[in-house]
Amino acid sequence: MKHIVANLVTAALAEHPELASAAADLAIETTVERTRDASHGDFASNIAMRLAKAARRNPRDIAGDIVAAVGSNEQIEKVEIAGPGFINFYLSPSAFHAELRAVLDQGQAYGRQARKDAPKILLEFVSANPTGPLHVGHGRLAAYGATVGNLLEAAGYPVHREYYVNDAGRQMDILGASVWLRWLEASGIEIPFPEAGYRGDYIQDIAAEIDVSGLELPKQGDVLDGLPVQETKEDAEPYVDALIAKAKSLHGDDGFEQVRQQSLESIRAGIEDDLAKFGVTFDKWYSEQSLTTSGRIDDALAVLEERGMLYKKDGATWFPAMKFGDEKDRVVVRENGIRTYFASDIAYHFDKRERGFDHLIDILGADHHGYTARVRAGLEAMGYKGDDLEVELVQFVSLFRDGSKIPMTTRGGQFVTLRQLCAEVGNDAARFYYVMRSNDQHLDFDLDVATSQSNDNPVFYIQYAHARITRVFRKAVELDLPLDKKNGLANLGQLLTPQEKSLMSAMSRYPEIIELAARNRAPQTLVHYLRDLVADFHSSYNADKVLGDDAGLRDARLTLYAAVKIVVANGLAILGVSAPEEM
RNA sequence: GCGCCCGUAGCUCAGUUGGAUAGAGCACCAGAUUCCUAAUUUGGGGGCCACAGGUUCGAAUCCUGUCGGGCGCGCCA
Repeated sequence: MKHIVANLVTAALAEHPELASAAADLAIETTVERTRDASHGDFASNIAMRLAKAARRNPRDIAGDIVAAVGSNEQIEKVEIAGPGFINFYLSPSAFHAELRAVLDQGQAYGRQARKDAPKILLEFVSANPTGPLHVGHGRLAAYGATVGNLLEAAGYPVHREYYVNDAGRQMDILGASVWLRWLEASGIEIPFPEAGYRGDYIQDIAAEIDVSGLELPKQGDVLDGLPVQETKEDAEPYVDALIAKAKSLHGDDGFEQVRQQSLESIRAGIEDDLAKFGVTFDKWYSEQSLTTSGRIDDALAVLEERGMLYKKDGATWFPAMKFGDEKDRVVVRENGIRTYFASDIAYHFDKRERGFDHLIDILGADHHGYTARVRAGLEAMGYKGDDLEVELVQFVSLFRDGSKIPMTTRGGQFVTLRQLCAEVGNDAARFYYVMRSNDQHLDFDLDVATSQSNDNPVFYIQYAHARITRVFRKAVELDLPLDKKNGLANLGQLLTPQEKSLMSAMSRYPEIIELAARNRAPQTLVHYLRDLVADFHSSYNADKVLGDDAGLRDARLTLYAAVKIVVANGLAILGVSAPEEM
């Protein structure tokens, strides 16, 4: 709807070339805003004030010229100049009626923009290491990423969703060793479990389910033979490394690989399952191991080499990240010949661009903010723009129950899993609460509120509006007063109460909200909007009876509610929250 | 020490990228249903937008500094 006013302003400016040229580098869309206050009309433009300096004229005079040039228009009721030079636009009822009709005509497509060809966006999110089940912190990454993906798609962008599986490196060896030890343990062979190993119960489960055919059960003495002791904290890392080496020597690299691969695949599949149940799916699960087998790391390193972006020092190969604004240079190949995680990381982002994605969005936990500079540096060194990579950081989550914080440590395996959370509060509440706050705001997730079936709970508040409208339509049929849509559309002029006007206005904002929320990667904008929209609905519902005797008014109100229902359902769908017919 | 994020009502948080008198929920106080779902609604009190400067027609928003909180700063992943 905003474009109506923006177009009028553009047209008016065209009649004043000196103003138009001053405004040339201004996006008129951004000078037109919804008003905060109904007494200022429906839309306001601050363009006169923005142009005042360049045009060397009084803003109110400029506004006067623009208003005169706007003239009269059937979609505009009146235009006023207010305050220091605001131009306030009051839209005519017919403009709102036309928008209401658009909602009904477009249905699920309302608020969605036509598909654009570019930029092609690669959205990477969650990407938790496959060393254990997802916890509530990952849940926020999942909910946020999925919703941002939905918003971007609604805004018309092609979005490819990807999960980067860190299935290479030492952590995977530690995982394999942990499972291996639990297998031995279950077979009666007791070996001191490493402090640095994975201690969660799920490790035992994996040990019990994996295929160990072809692996010969070792003797306890052979395992213990030559193993260092684990007494102090400093012993932890050498001890676990010795265990990995021992497993490899007893079963061969292939034998250990058998345990390791099954372990990580079991966990990865569990993660995929948890996410799918949470309504979060990916187009691709991108394996870090595959970067090595496909030669992509070699390719990326070769590109850097060619461009003179590598140097040797202390036996290692370095990337001069400082040249590109990073704090320090980074090692890509260690002294021992093994590539660093950073090498895979730049190779992965290189590959993303090489696959034809124009804009890369990484959604990361707030503790990863240090990576942005170095990965951007890598992209730049390989000939791409650092700005091609956008990083959205998501702050941490604290769970509260009975008013106090639930302690969580990832190391000790003391954490609430995403699965447990969903079981307790349900998917709808979880998805909603995760994106209710700005991603750069620390999130306090109150389990008591999320589970309460009361007016404290904003999820139910919004869902209830949807159910309530559904109910009214059912009731209308029961009373033999079904909606006559044609009659409703013909009588929209009867929607005159302040509540109805406010509701129509709020509804017409929806496409602008989607656009804004997508641009800012800000799902909370949509959450707050839906709450406001639904508040207007409840208010209207409470003030005036719908199923009255006047058929024209009744059908008009039902028509309005039908449209509101569509908008609420569309908004909830983007959030990944269900729109129930009944509650 | 350096870097990133945050600081707005008693609590939890929005604030349309610089706009008009700073908003919402919860909590607190007082009302509304012979009627479509009261999981609803109407009204009220409550603020040095952490603090101090600066930029300009205009600042919660941008810049600088200070204070306070969170998180990073490996040839770990």
